[in-house]
Amino acid sequence: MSNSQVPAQEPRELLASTGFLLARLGMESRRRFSRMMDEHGLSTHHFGLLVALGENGWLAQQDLGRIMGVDPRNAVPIIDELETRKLIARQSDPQDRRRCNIKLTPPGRRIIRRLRSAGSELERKMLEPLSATERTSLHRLLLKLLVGMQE
Amino acid sequence: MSNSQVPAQEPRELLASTGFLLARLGMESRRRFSRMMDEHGLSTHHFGLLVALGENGWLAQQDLGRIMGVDPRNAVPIIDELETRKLIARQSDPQDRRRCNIKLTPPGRRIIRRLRSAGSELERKMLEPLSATERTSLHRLLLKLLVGMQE
DNA sequence: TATTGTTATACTCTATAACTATA
DNA sequence: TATAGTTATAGAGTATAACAATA
Repeated sequence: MSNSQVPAQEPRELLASTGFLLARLGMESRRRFSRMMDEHGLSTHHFGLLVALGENGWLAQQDLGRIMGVDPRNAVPIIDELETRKLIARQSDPQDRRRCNIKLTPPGRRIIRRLRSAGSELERKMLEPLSATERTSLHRLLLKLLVGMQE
Repeated sequence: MSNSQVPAQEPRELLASTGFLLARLGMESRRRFSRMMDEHGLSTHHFGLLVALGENGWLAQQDLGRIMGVDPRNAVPIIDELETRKLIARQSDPQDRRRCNIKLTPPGRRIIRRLRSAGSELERKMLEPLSATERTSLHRLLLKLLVGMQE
């Protein structure tokens, strides 16, 4: 056992930092989602992007960037990939031709169903250490934090 | 107002995914820590690494990697940077010469104090949307989740 | 003048294979 | 044979500047 002569207790001070825990767990969550999305030839951002479109019908590129926390400049190649694979379609807004509305295509709608079920299975496993009550509580707090931070 | 003709309500389904929220907030937390650490010429990983050393006295490289969620191969250049700047020192374990024990140097100990105060100020701002009770609750849940996931 | 989207580029972070030295 | 650390490298992710079209 490598731990027999190594203290290596968890650093309490570090684990006392909520910011550190968020960053650490966020990395782990992204890592797992990334593996899952690899199987579909897509990236983590594509997951949120498709699901957001599935609910809202259509969105401007800027909205998608904001939701994903990605700079609009970096959102371009991410959306390009989905357009190349015919999962979404760009069409310029007739009322404001600067704006680029993004819509799902039928194949895009189909792939979302698979992504959803894979995503919730992944999430179920990841949150196993928490009870149902704790999971609900965690979710509420995270949501409140995200919404509050964006204001 | 760009929102006058744009629905762009937050996608409830997406925000219903705890995994997505974790990834999204983790990215934001990392981004803010990254900006703060830039001012010291260091990266996000260096923060946790130095703080972990500050508490434990010394650690093997592998322990540090595990704590930070970084592959040992990728931990090498991160630790190199700290050694180049004389903030830590490597010394091989006399009882197991494969092992590389990492210790803080006096300058390393000094910089931790500055990082700690900058870090808690940053965290205070980030968690402002939550009440004190909520912050405590969030922290407890994140810690339980991280510990549970590592088992 | 401000905003939406785009192109190009540099940089950091992460993942992976192959290796040395030690146990 | 397994483990701690290292080297090298490719790829993904991110940040930033400069730009065109439109409002």
